[in-house]
Amino acid sequence: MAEVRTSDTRERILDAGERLFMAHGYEGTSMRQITGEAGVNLAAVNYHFGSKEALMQEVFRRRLDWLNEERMRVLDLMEAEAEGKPLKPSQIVDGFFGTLLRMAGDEKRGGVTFLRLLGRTLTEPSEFIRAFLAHEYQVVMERYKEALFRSLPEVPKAEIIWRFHFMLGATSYAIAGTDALRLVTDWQIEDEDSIDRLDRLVPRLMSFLLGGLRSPLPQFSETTADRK
Amino acid sequence: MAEVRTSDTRERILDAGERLFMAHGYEGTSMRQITGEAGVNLAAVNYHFGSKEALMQEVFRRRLDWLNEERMRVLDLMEAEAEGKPLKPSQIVDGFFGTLLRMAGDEKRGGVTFLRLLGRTLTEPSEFIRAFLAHEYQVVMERYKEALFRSLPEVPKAEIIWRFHFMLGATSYAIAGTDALRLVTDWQIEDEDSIDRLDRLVPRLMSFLLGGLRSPLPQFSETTADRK
DNA sequence: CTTTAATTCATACGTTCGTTTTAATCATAG
DNA sequence: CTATGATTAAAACGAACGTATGAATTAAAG
Repeated sequence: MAEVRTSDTRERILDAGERLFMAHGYEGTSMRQITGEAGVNLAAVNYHFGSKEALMQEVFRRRLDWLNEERMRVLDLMEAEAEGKPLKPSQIVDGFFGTLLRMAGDEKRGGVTFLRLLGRTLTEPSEFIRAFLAHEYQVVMERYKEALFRSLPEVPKAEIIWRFHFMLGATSYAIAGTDALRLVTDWQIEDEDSIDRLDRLVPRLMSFLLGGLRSPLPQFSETTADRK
Repeated sequence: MAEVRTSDTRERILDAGERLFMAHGYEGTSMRQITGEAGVNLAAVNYHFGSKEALMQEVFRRRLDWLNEERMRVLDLMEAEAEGKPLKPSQIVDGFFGTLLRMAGDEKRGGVTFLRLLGRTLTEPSEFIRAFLAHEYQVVMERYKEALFRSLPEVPKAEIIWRFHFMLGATSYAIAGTDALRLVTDWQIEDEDSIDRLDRLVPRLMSFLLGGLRSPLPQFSETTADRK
C-alpha cells in the first residue's frame, strides 16, 4: 500500500536478467525470456535501460559497486591496523577473494547467482562485457596488486601478477562450475562437501590459493636466448 | 594434383569454426561467419556435419581424441616405470596439465586457438556442450583421479577432488584469458613474460598448481552442526 | 475533477538466424 | 562419351531476434 516502490519493474527485470544471463549467457538469453520471467512487458527493458547491453551492464553495476567498496574498505582497515608494515599474503587474499566468496551467502547482494554469473563472464567472449568489467575492476585491482608487491618483496612482480591471475581462475571456476565439477566427479559429492556449503568452500579454496601463491618460484629450464 | 583430399571443405570449416567459436563463443558465432571465413557455401556445414551443434562437437572431437590418448599414454608410461609404487603428485600434474599446455605449441593440434576455445568452453553455459565435454573427459579424468588418490593417501578424497577442480580453473584461465589478464595488469606485460611465451608459462603454472595441491589442509572453523 | 507526466501495453518493423530445397557442377567408373 | 554418385551453389523458408512506435493505463499535481 504505502510502498516507496522505486519502480518494481526495474528490479524484477534486473533479477530475471541476472539469473538468465547466469544460466544461458548473454548471447543465449533473449529479451523475451527476460521480460517473460520477470512478468513484465517486452518493451519495458528498452524503456528502463535503453538496450540489452545497457541492461547487462546495470546487472553488474548493481552488485559490483558494493563489492568494490567493500574490498576497498577491508583493505583500508587492514592497512591502517598494520601501521605502515606490509600485510600478510593471507590477509590480502582473504580481503580480495574472501570478500567475494562471502557475497555468496548474502542473498541481498545476489548470492550464488551473481557469483556464478561473474565467474562465467570473465571468460565471456563478448567484447563490450570484458571491457566493461576491466574498467569496473581497475582501481581496486591496482590497490591489491600494490599490497601484494609490498607483502612479497622477494618475489618478482611479474610472477605475482601471474599468480594473481591463476588465483582468479581457480576462484571463478570454484564458483561458476557447479556443472564443470561434474567433469571431475561422477559420484555426487557428499552432503557436507557439496558446492552449496559455502562455509566449507571458503577455507578450502583459501588454503589452495595461498599454497599456490607462496609456492617456490619456477625454474625456467635452459636459457631463454636459444629460443625465438 | 595427386592429392588424397579428404574433402578440403570439411577441414576449412573446422578451422574457421575453431577460430570463431574461440573468439566469439558458440552463440555469438553464426554459420554465415563460419562459411564466409572458410570460403565455402553456406549449406556446406549442414551437408558435411548436419547442424551447427554437430559442427561444434566435431571441432572438439578432432582435438580431444588425441589429447585423451596422449594423457592416457603418458600415465600408462609413468605407472609402468613406477612398478606399482604411487606416482609423485608432480608427475601426475604434469601428465594431465603439462600435456594439455604443450598442445599450445603444436600448431598441428590446434595450438593456442584450440586451448583457448577449450578453456572458455568449460564455463560455456550451453547445456549440450558441457554434457558433451563431460562425456569426452570422463574416462581419462577417472584414471588421473585414482592416481592422485594413490599419490596422496593421507589427503581426504573430497579434498583432492576439490583441488583438482581448482587446478582446472587456474589452468583454463591461464590459457583462455589473454584478455582477462588485462584485468590484472594495465601495463602490457614485458616481452619474456608475455602470454605467448608458452615455455615460461608452463613452469610458472606448474609451480602454482603444485603449491596449491600440496598446501596444508584447511581448518574448518566451528562445528558444522550449528549450521543449516 | 482535470491535467500532465510517467509507465505499461499490444503490435509491428527490419534483420538475422539455422536449416532446407532444388538445381548446377564435379569426379569417377563403365 | 555416358551414367552415377558426391559435392557445391543459389535461393528461399519460417522462426526468433533486438528495437521502435503509438495508444492505453496509471499516478501524482493543480
